[in-house]
Amino acid sequence: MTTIRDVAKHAGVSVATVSRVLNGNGYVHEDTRSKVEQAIRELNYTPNEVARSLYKRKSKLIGLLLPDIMNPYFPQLARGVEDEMQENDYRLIFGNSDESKKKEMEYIQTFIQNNVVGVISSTNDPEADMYQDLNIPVVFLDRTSNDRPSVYADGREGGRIAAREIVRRGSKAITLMQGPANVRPAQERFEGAAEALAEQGASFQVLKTTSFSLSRAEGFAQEVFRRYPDTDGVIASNDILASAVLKEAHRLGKRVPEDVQIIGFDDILLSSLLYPSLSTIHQPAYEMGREAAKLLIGLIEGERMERSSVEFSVTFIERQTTRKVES
Amino acid sequence: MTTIRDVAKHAGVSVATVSRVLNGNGYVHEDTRSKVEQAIRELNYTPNEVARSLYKRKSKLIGLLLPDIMNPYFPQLARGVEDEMQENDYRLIFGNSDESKKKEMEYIQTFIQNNVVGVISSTNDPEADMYQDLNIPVVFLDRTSNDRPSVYADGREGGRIAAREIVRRGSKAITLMQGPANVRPAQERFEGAAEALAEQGASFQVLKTTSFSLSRAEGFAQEVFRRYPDTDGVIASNDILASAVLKEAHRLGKRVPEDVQIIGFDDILLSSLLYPSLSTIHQPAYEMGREAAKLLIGLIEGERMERSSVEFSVTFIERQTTRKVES
DNA sequence: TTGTAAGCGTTATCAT
DNA sequence: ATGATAACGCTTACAA
Repeated sequence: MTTIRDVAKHAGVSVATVSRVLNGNGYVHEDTRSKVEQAIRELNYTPNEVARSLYKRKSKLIGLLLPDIMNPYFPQLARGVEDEMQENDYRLIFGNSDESKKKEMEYIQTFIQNNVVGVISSTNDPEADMYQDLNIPVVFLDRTSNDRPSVYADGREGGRIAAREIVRRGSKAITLMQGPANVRPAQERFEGAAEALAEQGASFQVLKTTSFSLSRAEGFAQEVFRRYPDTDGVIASNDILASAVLKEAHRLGKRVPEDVQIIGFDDILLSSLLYPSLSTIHQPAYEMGREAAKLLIGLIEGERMERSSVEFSVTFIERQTTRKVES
Repeated sequence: MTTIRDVAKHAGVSVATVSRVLNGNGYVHEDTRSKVEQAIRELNYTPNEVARSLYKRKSKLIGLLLPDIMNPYFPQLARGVEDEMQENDYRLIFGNSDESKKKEMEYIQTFIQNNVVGVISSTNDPEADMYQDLNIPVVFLDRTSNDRPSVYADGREGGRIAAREIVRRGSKAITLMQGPANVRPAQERFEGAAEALAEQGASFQVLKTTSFSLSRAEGFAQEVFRRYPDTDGVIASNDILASAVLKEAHRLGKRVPEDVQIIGFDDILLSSLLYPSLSTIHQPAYEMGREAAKLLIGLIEGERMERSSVEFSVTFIERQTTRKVES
């Protein structure tokens, strides 16, 4: 391993000088600079980030905590974060929390131990002590906090839109699937939809679901039609659930969208590939990830941020699981 | 920030003693130990991993390099790696390479700068200098190397199976989609399938594709039926492409599997949610990720590994895009 | 059984 | 404009 001392020796200068050219601060004569730069090139030297991190008490590392990267919605967030960070020379330490507070704490702990300079987290409890006590910037992604920076989509409005669109297209017996109680965005969607449905005087029932996993999804989908056989419209809490419902509708010989309309949430890759393709509420996940990263970087680098949270609006993507209607 | 000195002071011992109880080496009196442990608890101390890493010249960090986490196949690998690492107290620095050598090199570079103790990489060029010159263990995941540890699925055999199954089920004019030329697993699948098709004297044409991205996939799917209108069987190079083909078949009013059979590759979540659900060659991605992590940990911790590479076998998942046949 | 001190590779302060 | 050197928080000889 080649160190700054090797470079100094090779260039015939002190380590201090090498450090100066490396960091571009302090005075250094042009000739000296080029000698040093040449030595760096010849020895193929790159500074040890760990030593830097130790001295400065800050690294170029960011902690990223997501519930489950296997859930198709999160890779887009992750990639958005990663791309923005990469472009700004930050690296990611990544963990899955499974929506579990314990795992979250363990990760936050190790983030700190590794001198990360900021964290991005999709937590259900942004007010938890572990975040309040953190003395580095945190940005909540896909989650809302009242008093801390967050980047999220307007789930409540998404729910309202879904409700309006399905009613407008003629569903009379709507089943509204309510996502896991502890997952905040899922609850907001639900509340928005329930509100709007009620406002419009639509008749609907609620089916509680407790998980977004595929295996469970199929069970919930069956339950929809078993418990509410006359259902002619389903608002699912995400696209996975919606897909499962669509599949179940097929299995039961129901025509979509003629007999049953279905609206999902998220607009993951899958949705456009289904047949019929899934009408859904789109969230700009990749962009949200990027924005969270931007925000965090701003916070880290001490810029005064004009806004500390950003809410993305969602849009209805009309595909084939809803009926056509005059606009 | 509380350091080992604070703990030492609080417990009335030297830092060396604290270090000893922390690491469980050297002699330390039982009474002293409990004093120290109490101090640790009272101060809520956790050791600074950066300082450790600097001194020992090794961290508890692993570099994970994947082509693109938004491609639905990779999250499963990533999660497998993560779970195994997490259980063994290793953390992941994660990056996307987009199959680009330049990005790969940049990441490997920063991995080294951060003292990672091992790397897991899905590269198309395991023999590249950047890997050969690395003096920490590397495991190639989803990719093969002759002389270095790797964890991969038997893509060639997968291609053969796909070919046999589709022929056996009666397709006579098969279009074989060849994945991006620089992506090794894609080429192996292709070669396996082409071989087996030839052996069986089946008639087939090849359509080259250059990307796995969704937007491109739809174009390639259209090309299949435009260029080879009499196609009655498609072997796609992955499930995304297969889904696009399925969708296009729908659009053209072709019945699946009666008019066209389709076989995909990977068995991602999506596949079982499609309608008809997609017959595909399953790779145990999550398990592969775990296995790669296990292997790497063994290498890092200096165990003599009984086998340094593991090949997973693939299986045909018969769903609804292929016809039923007597077994 | 415990403590002192050197050293890991940097950066930054202070001389010169 | 450059060089010595202390310091960052830890581990580990070595001494006591």
